[in-house]
Amino acid sequence: MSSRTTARRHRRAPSAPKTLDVPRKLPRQERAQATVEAILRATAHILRTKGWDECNTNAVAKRAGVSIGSLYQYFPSKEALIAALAERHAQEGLKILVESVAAARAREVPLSFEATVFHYISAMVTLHSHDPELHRVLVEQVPRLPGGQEVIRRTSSHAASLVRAWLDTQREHLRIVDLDVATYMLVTAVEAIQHLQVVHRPEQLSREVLVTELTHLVLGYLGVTRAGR
Amino acid sequence: MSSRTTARRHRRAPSAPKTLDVPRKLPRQERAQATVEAILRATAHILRTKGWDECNTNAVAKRAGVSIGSLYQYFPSKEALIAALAERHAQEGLKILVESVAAARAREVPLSFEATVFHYISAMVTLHSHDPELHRVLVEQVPRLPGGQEVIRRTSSHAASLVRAWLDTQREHLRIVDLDVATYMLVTAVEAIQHLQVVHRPEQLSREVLVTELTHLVLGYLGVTRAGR
Amino acid sequence: MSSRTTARRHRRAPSAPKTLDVPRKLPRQERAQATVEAILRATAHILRTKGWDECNTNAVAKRAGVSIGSLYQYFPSKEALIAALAERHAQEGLKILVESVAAARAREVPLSFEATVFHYISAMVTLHSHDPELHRVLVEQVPRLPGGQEVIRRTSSHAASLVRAWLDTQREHLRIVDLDVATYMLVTAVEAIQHLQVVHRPEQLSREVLVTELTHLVLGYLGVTRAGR
Amino acid sequence: MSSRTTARRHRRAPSAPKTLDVPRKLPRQERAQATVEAILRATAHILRTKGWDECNTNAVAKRAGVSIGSLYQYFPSKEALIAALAERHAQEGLKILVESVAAARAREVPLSFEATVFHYISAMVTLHSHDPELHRVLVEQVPRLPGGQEVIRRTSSHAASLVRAWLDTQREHLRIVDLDVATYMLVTAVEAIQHLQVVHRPEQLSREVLVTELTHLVLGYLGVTRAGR
DNA sequence: TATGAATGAGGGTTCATTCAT
DNA sequence: CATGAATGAACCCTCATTCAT
Repeated sequence: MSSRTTARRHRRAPSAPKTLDVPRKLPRQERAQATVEAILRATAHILRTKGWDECNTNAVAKRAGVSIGSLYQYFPSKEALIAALAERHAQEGLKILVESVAAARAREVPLSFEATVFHYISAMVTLHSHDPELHRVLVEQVPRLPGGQEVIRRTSSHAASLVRAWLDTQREHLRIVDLDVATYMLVTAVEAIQHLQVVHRPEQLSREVLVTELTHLVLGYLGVTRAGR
Repeated sequence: MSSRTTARRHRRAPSAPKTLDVPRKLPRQERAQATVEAILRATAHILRTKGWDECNTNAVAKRAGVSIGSLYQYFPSKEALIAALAERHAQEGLKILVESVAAARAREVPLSFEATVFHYISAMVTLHSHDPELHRVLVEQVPRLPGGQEVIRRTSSHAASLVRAWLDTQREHLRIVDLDVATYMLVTAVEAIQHLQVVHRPEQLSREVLVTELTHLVLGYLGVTRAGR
Repeated sequence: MSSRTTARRHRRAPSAPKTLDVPRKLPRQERAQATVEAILRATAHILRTKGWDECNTNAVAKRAGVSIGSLYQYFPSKEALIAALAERHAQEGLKILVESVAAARAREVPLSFEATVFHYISAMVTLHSHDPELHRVLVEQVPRLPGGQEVIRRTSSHAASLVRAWLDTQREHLRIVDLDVATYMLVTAVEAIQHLQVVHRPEQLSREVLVTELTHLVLGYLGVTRAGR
Repeated sequence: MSSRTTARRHRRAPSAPKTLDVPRKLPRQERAQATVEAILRATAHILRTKGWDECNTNAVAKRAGVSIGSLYQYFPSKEALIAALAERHAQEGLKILVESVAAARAREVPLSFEATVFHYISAMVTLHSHDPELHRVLVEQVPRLPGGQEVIRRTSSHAASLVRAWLDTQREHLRIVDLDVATYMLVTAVEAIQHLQVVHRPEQLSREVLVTELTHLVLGYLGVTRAGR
């Protein structure tokens, strides 16, 4: 009574293999840009405040102040809409990281190894304290979207490459480890702790304590000797 | 298999208190027990193989080989059904942990601190390698269920109390830390890394490496001196 | 996609034309009598307190403390169950009326015409103030049952015949009217006012005022001269 | 006529405030107006011919020639749909009454008291002979709808106020009575007799006889002296 | 006979998506 | 291009009724 295929079906007759990236139509005019912007904002708002289940395209269009027809003019499906939002969210996050790295490099007096870790961890925590509800919803639900895994993978590997590159320059301070594994462990641990942080919402852990402890975690894992504490 | 007189049905009723706890009716006969079992198994199967979105009550009933009516005889709502499965899954997990702790304590020659950590981490990894797909779906979606947070909180605090109690006996080996915070960090880190492990499915990380690295992570965080490595 | 016949279908293959009167099986033993009694009581209770829509056979059986199977042993269908209750309710009502008539006739000093009307109206009001909720539900819903009209018709004509017979003996006090029409008007008016009384539940109309006004209504309609009022 | 991508639907949502008042969306285009009209007409038709139990939203949509989705675009629930129909039916009825009152007042030679009563009763009977089946169903079932009592109360009090106002101007012709009580008795009696008229469908009572007898009933109750008959 | 587990047609409602205007 | 009315497959859940034990 139902097709048991892998759960995704096409919308149009025999055409496009449905990727989630590009909007159906590149908005060239300002008006269109504003519309797209309004739709994405509305989507974010609803995901944030009402959650995944309440986030339907009609509600998004209404909140965005555009017609449902216009929404579909710019996003070929609900999934594409959310994927676009996820993409943008990921880019914003990456930007914070990249800027943090740039800031560290730009210092006249270079930071110590420990201070650098602290610096990066701070950036990560800042990153996640920005719109945590939206972040939570996206992290939980995007993997299920067709192509969602891809968005995540792309983002993580970008972040990982930054970390990996930096670790490479710091080999001398580390106990000998496989840098790829170490990178994976660090990126995952920091990311995941923050994720659960948002899910569980434990009030008892202040930002300061969190940053400190994550720094310990990372330094301890990398085998840096911590003198006098 | 039937054709019955029907007259009026289905009024909306004042929409019962909707809690997720008790099954609507306790199965007293063997047959009923088997039905409940079949339903839970079917739910797990579908969540595992088709995912959350495809897991609807009709599909569950069909796969369980029972009528939709039977499903609702034992579970007052779809949410209650999934919550029951989550509860059971959580209990199974806790059991593995508790047994692991008991095994460690029962040894004639006590394990070293490091070996104990290794022992526990192994148990955790074992735990998560059992039905990882189901675990992933539940971890991601149960929080959204009404009362889902509660199930999670109960389970986590049980697990945390085990860890916390053990840490308490090992104070001498640790750098001085707030044990509550340390417990949170450890439980979260280990849990979360495994979670992402399942989400990302990175094939490159073998079970052995994972256990080793997690042990490093934990020992490093706790500040244990690792001699000769 | 659906059969547009007159809304009733049979339960069994090509058998019984479904009348609502007799229980499937005449209860000869005490135990059976008690069961039937419990079921009817439970039905009445649920209709009274939860209303028509909440009154389903499973709930009735549970409240009656018998299995659903037993319910169907004594009542071939939900409709038959309710019809039986309606029948019993009607009989109880008729009994009150009949007793009221007997009481009036048994008096040594006969009541005046006016007093007799007052006497009967009082009986009617008493009748309706007994279990008004159940009465309301039955009056509203029974007509829709197959055969429900019949129950009502039978009861009404019985009541009407009592009124009609009495009017016949009182011809001299009445303006000349068609006694059949008059009977219909009176029975209907008194019945209906009480019905709406229960539906609207206007608190402002006390039993005394109601009896008085209904008496006026009847006397006025029958054309009895009311001296000095 | 379509086959669309579907993914996840239908979560239970916190089950909105459920009031019966406003249509979910005001139809702004002509087409929408026509749709609403068709839906209401279809509802009336089905209630009239098939009765309350057969009146389900799918049947209504089908008969209206619109999709079930369209129905829910304009009526948030089945109950709201029926309430809307009831409201409209009530308004139509009130309109007839108001016009009848206006017609009586507009006469150059005012009607006598008796003639006025006759005039009004005629209007009432006319009112009820218009779509009596629909009227019956609504009167019986609307009270059970959430908010249904309110619709009824509003309508009745409007009608009552018309009667009450008129009685007030005719005090001299009446035996002294509490006008509020009298109003209630009259409105109820007339309404209720007609109601039972529809329920019982006694063929023997022609419209003329009914009007005459109701007039007697009212005049008798109000204590008007009827000379020469 | 009594029990209660099982059945499944039926019905209310949602929401992604289309398309005529 | 924008609009928003319309669509309908899909889904959750109820309850009258049956039948194996």
